[in-house]
Amino acid sequence: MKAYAKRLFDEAAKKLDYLNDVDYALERPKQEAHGDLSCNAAMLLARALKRKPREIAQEIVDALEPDDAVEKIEIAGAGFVNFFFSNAFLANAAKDALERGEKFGASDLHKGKTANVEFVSANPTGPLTVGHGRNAVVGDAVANFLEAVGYQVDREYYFNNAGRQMRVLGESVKARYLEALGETTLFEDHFYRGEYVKEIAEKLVEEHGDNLKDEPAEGAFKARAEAEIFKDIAGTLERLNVRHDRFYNERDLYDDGRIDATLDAMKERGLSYEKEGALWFKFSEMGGEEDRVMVKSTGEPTYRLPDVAYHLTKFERGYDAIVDVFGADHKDAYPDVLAAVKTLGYDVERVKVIVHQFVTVLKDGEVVKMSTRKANYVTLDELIDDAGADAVRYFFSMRSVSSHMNFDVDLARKQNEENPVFYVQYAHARISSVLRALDDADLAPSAERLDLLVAPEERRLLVLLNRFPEAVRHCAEFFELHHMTGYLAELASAFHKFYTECRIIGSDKALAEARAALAAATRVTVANGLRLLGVSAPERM
RNA sequence: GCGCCAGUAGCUCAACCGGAUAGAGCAUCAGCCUUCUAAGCUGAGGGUUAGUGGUUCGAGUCCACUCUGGCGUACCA
Repeated sequence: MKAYAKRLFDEAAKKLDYLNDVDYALERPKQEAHGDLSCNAAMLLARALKRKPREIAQEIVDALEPDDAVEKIEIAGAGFVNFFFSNAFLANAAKDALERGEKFGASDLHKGKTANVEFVSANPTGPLTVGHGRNAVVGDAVANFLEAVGYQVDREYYFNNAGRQMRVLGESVKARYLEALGETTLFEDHFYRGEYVKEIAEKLVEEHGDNLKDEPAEGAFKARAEAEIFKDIAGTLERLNVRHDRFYNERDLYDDGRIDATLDAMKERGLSYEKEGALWFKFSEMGGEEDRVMVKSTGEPTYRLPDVAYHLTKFERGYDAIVDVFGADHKDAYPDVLAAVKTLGYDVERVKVIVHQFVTVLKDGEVVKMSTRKANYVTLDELIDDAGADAVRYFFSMRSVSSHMNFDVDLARKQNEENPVFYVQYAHARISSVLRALDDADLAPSAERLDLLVAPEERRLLVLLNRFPEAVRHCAEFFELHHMTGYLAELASAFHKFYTECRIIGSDKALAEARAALAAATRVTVANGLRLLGVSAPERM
C-alpha cells in the first residue's frame, strides 16, 4: 500500500515541485474512518508556502492520478490526504500469500549480502539465566528477519574460557571435588556456589576417584567444567530453538596473532602509550570518552583488546552487516571498540548494536537479584519448564528492546491459558481446523472470486495481510520484534472476528471458497510471523 | 557527581520520521455455544501520558529543569 502511494506521490511531484522539498509521511491512521493510508504533506508545507493546508491538500489530490487500486481519496482534518484502497487491490495480498506460502513476507531487498549476528556470548561459568534468555531470543529472531530480507546470516557465539572468571570456576570445582572426597577445604567467598559446580565435581569423583587430587584447578577441573556447562547451555538454547553456526573462542585471537597485530596497528598510528606499567589506547583521540588500559601491568590484556581484535575479524570476513546483541551492562564497552575499529580504517556504519535493557525477575513477589557466582538466579531452563518454549520466546519478543521488563515467574507459570502467544497460535489452529473440514463439505479454497469479500471483517483481514511484508521489513531494519507480536495479535484478532461473523461452510459455494482462501492466506501469514519469531504454529490445540 | 535507558489505565506493555478521539492483554463487571475449535466473540467501567516550563498548525513523542527507578562509570567481562 505504501509503495503504491509513494509512486503516486512521486508522479505528482513532477507537477507540484514543492512535494520534492518536504519529508512527508505516509502512515496508517489509527482510525479506520480515516482510510488505509494517510499523508501529512499539506500541513508540513503550509508554512513555507504561506497557504492554507486544506487548499494545498486539494491541489495534491488533483495532481494524483490513481488507477482502480484506489477507491477514493479524501481530504480530512487539518489537511490530511487519506487513501481508501479498493478490495480488488487489497485481495492481491491474499493471492500472494497463497502463491508464495512460506516465502510470503520475505523479499530480496538485501540479496547477495551477508550478515553476522553475535548473540548470547555468555562465558561458560554457569547455566543460562532468564536474563540471557532475552538476549538469545532477540538475537535469533533478528537473524531470522535479516534472512527474510535477503541476507545470508551467520549466527555467532563469542566466548572466553581464559579469563579470571573461568579460573575461579576451576578452583570452585576443585574445592567441591576435594569436599566430595571428604577433605575439608576452604570454599572461598568469591567461588561459584551453584549446585551445578557440585554436580560436576561429583562426576569427576565417580570417574576418577581421587586421582585428580594433585591436578591443578586450571587443568582438568576447569576443562571439565567448561565442557559440562557448554553442554548445558547448548541444551537450553536447543530447547528455545536457537542455534549458532559458530562458537568463536577468544583464545584463537591470541593463537593466530590477531591480538599482537591489533596492538601493532595502534602503535603504528601512535595511538597507544605506556603508563604505570600498563599499555593504554588513546580513545580520547579517537572520539571515545577517555583513554583505557588495554594491557594490564601484569601483561594480561583487558577485555577491550580482544573485543577490538574480534570485531576486526568480522570486518575481515567481509560481512555487510555486523550485529551485536548485548545487555545494558555491556553498553559502555562498544563506543570504544567502534572508535578503534573506525580508526583502523573500517566502516563502522556496518555495525548495528542492539542493546537490550535488563530483565527484572520477580519470584514470590520479590525481585531476584541475579548473580551467577552467588548462585542467586532463575535459570532459563526452569523458565522453559514452567512456561514452555513458545511462551518464553513470545514473551521476550513482545517488549521493545529498549524497555526494561519485569518477568514475573509465578505469572509465567500460570500463564498457560492467558498468555498472548496462545491467542495467536489458536488462530492458526482454528484455521487449520476449518480447512480440514472443507473436504467433507466438498469445498476448496479458491482465489477466483476474492471480489466477494466485502464484509468489514473480510476487508480488515485483507488490509492486515497487505501489511505483513512491511512489518517484516520493519523488524529487519529496526530490530523491534514487538512490532511483529503486535501485528500478529491484530491479525489473530481480525481472524477471530471474521471467524465469528463470516461462516465458511454453509455459505454459497463461491463465497465459501473465497472465504476459505482468505482463511488459508491468513494461516500462511500467521505461520510465517510465528516462524520468524521462532515460535511454533500448531495445527491443533 | 557524570553517562545511557526508562516513568503512559489497578498490573504488564503499545503508540512507525511530531499527526486526527492515547491503544491492547490481564484483572473487574454484563451478555453470546443445537451449526466450521468458547484458548473465541460482543459490550461496560478504568488516563492530568511522573511534574513544571518551552518549541508549533499540532507534543506521550522534541528542548530545558525537577522527581523516581534500572544499568554503567575498573589495570572485572
